[in-house]
Amino acid sequence: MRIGELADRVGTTTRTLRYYESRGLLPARRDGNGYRTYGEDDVRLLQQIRTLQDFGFDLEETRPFVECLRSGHPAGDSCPASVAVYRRKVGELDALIGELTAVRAQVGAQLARAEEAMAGLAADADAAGAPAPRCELGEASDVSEARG
Amino acid sequence: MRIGELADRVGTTTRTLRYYESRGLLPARRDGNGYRTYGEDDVRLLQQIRTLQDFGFDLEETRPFVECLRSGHPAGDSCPASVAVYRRKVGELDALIGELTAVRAQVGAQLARAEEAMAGLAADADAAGAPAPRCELGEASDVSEARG
DNA sequence: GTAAGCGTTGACGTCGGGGTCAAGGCCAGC
DNA sequence: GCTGGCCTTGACCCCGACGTCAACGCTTAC
Repeated sequence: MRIGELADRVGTTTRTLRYYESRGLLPARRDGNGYRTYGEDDVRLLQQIRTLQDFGFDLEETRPFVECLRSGHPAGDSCPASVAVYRRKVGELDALIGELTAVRAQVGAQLARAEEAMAGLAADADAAGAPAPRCELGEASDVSEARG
Repeated sequence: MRIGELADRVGTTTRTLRYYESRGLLPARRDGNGYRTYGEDDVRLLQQIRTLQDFGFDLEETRPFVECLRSGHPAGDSCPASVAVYRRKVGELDALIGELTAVRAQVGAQLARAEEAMAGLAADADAAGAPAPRCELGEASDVSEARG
């Protein structure tokens, strides 16, 4: 199989496959022309890579899985190095989710506070006749009228 | 105040301030030399920017807050455009946390499965005398011994 | 024979937020 | 007047995972 066919079969591009090869992740045999030649094994390697990429693994992190498959294992995660990557990834995900959750809470609190303050300002403006500083409110709602 | 002093006061670098200026986010007045000149207002603008950056806002997303402050509001989030950014960000964070949580569950499940399979293979090897394909196990634990 | 459609390598662009020179201007103190 | 420290602009460098040419070779169908 040549590069275009392999790319089609796993739903990626030839550029991507050449990039993987340049990283030493998916070396290809060459036929007489210098054309890259791939086998069915390579389909499985690539599927492994894409699956992990979809999980957010970066390319280097897929390497143990690929090497595990290439060394004859039925699954890419049958090797300790792969399992170690899983573990590290789970830890990173937990940490990241924790941070994002904390940030979410803070931004949510700021949002609530700002909404309340704006409601208060609007009421003040109603009562006193718009003493608050004016920003370009309304997000392009009535810019022409404001300009004219 | 000149650029170095401002950078020191908010804990950033002159390069960063020039970068912000190049993005139109923090324009500076110039004195006779061509040196950038800043006032106390700019300290507050910068603090607003850094706070939002710490929350993971990208530079463009801080722009409404900065313009809000510059238009005279006491807080950067007193304007509808800023509140809209808050809302969008909360939505993005919720979506991202959801995705990451799903990925975490999947990776966690794969990890558990792989660990169980490896335990099973180890038992098989114990029983039958290592018939499984060998990867370079051990993560540098006993490489010298394996090599010697 | 010639055009389409594959393949090859190499090089540069992308995105964000700056880091890190390089070459030179301005100003203060001694 | 000289040194040191600040300032100026401009330009290239970094990360990851490719996209997008450019310029060329091979193969196949007509």
